[in-house]
Amino acid sequence: MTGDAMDTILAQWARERPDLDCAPMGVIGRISQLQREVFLAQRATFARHDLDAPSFDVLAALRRAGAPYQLTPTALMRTALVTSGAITQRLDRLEERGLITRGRSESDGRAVVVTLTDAGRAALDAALPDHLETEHGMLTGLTAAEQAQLADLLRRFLVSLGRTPPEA
Amino acid sequence: MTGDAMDTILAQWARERPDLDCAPMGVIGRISQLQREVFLAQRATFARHDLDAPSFDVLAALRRAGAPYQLTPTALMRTALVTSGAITQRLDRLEERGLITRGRSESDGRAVVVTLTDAGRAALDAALPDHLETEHGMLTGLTAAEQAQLADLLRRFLVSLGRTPPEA
DNA sequence: CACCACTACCTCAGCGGTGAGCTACCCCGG
DNA sequence: CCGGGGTAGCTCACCGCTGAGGTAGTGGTG
Repeated sequence: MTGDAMDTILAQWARERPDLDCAPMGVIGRISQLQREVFLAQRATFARHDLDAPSFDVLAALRRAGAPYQLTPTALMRTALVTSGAITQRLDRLEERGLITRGRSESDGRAVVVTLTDAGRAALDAALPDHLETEHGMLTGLTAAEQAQLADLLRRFLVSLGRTPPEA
Repeated sequence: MTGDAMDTILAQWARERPDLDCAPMGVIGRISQLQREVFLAQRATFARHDLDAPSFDVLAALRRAGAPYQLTPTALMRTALVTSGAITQRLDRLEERGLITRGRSESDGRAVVVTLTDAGRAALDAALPDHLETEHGMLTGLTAAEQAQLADLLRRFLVSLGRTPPEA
């Protein structure tokens, strides 16, 4: 019977507050813990490519968008789920390193067009396989069926929270 | 066919980099997204009780430990998974508000003993049911069977990462 | 019993994010 | 064609955490 840290916590609550049903923690607490493991593993991977998670996040969004690899800060803000101030900061760092460029939009005087440079695309394409290998490696403890089942349950969970994607 | 944000991202990668197997993102990306939803929901709950997540985390650890509700900063550091500096800061805030007290250990001159005050215990016991209700509410979109299955898969995942609890 | 590797806790500079607020610009209605 | 609500992006003060480093105390060893 190998338990995890959450089993310990649940046992403590069962002893101290037997009147409360702490079962939800079994799901939610574990998600928080796993996210931390994911974060640490990814950070180590990104560091090998002179990147950090926020930078990778932006570069990947631009790369995913396809040629000509352009998005506005607002679009980046929506996919990254951070505030506009955070995106400004990220773009400052990436522009400084020559991985992206900022230009004003021709059709909308307020908008900025962020473009992935060749160097930026090269940096992302170099890091991406390693990143995927890291994620793949983390999942090797689960069977393919378990992985699929887990992905499915997590999607159901997200959808049930009303987090539908922002229209194609 | 309701998809989530991750389905959109996976479709983009499939178009731009059909040579790569991005399936692992289906699990890991969703965990990150869910953690963010959890964080936001919990923050709103804690705010209703004049608390924030780091404070609740410490108070809950002390409460869980059982009477006399005492732990060292090192023990708190291990359960909270943050650095010692972060714990020092958290304890400063909680001590300021009279929710915990700090005293020196009698048996070990280096150690500090953190004790939950009556006010601290009252604050936690007031927030805890609301906190559980929030978590319960987030999960209502999944059936009881799905919740159990999800908790089980997440535990397997954590255990497979070698994150066994730090010995009773 | 003096030494020393180890542990507990605190300090502090730096980092990335938030949230409020600003300016510039868009565009609809009167 | 002008006014005004809405949007895009940036600025800035603040916040919590990290990671490196410092001090004090512990306990085994020769």
